Amino acid sequence: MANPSAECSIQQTLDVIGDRWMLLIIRNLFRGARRFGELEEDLGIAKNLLAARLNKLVGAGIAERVPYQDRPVRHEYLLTQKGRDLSPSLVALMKWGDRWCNEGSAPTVLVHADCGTPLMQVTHCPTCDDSLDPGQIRSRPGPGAQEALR
Amino acid sequence: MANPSAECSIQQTLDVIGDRWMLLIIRNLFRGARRFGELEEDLGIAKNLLAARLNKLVGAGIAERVPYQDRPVRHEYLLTQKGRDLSPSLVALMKWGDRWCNEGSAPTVLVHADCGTPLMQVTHCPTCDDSLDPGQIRSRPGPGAQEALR
DNA sequence: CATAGTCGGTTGCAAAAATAAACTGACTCA
DNA sequence: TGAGTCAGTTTATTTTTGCAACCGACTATG
Repeated sequence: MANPSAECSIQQTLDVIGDRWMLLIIRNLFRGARRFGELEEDLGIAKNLLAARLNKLVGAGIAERVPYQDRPVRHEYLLTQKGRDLSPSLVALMKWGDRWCNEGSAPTVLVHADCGTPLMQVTHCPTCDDSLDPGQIRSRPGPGAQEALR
Repeated sequence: MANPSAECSIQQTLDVIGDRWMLLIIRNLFRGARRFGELEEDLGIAKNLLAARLNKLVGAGIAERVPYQDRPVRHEYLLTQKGRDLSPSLVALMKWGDRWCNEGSAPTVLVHADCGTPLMQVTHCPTCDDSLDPGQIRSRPGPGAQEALR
């Protein structure tokens, strides 16, 4: 094994989406962007990088390439379930930015589609039926662990 | 403004901790690593990069450098509140990796320090008092927005 | 006392990645 | 016919990374 932390899911996640552009592209896909030019313009990313990243996203099964016209064939990019499942990560990163980069004033807020209420994200203990702060969280090796990770 | 998404908290967050190493370093600080050599060995990161990243973390107020000996002065690195507040982001990324990179078998699980129960992370609507999935989440400009971000 | 080892870096260099800009190919529209 | 659009690809330049060697202050060993 290359390094002692390779078994960690955080590491594996970052191997896939942990570069400078991936999460921003995914964020824009969440916001409804679908086309190459749309992503390019909004993100200000170089075309070659965007092409490479989109290929990686499709290869990883996070987005899918769907044709939206022929002559010439043009595709749009849609998040798969795997991609949509990154929502909590983006929400968490956004919340952190709201609090620590914008003094609590959120440039964008996430709301419940049904009722419009701004949402909260919480770590929850099903046994105690309570929400926790970081000091109450411990990590320990799970069923897939090869070695103690503390 | 350089690019249209600059106002977004996700962007600002990634500007600070969005490179290949930052979140891994922070993860190890969460796990109790404190010293330069400890981080270096566990992560397999080059010394110069680790030094640069730790300086950036300290500069950003995410970690603090605390002397643990004199002759010669040596420091250890501890997460600040700002750093500890990245916990939900790391949890969310870890959960995603558990599900999509390890077929649901978690190499590391997070448990409630008090009762040992594995934890859940949920997006919660305070009005409806219910947890939501991504399809029920919409983003809209908040109080700090300069422009419509959809 | 000399020598080796540890710890936490810094420096220099080659390789890899990001960026910017020009170019391509298949089409549409005037 | 000619310009424009869209989705890339290619090429050249700049920046970042990764690796290895070195450094300075000390400690431990013979």
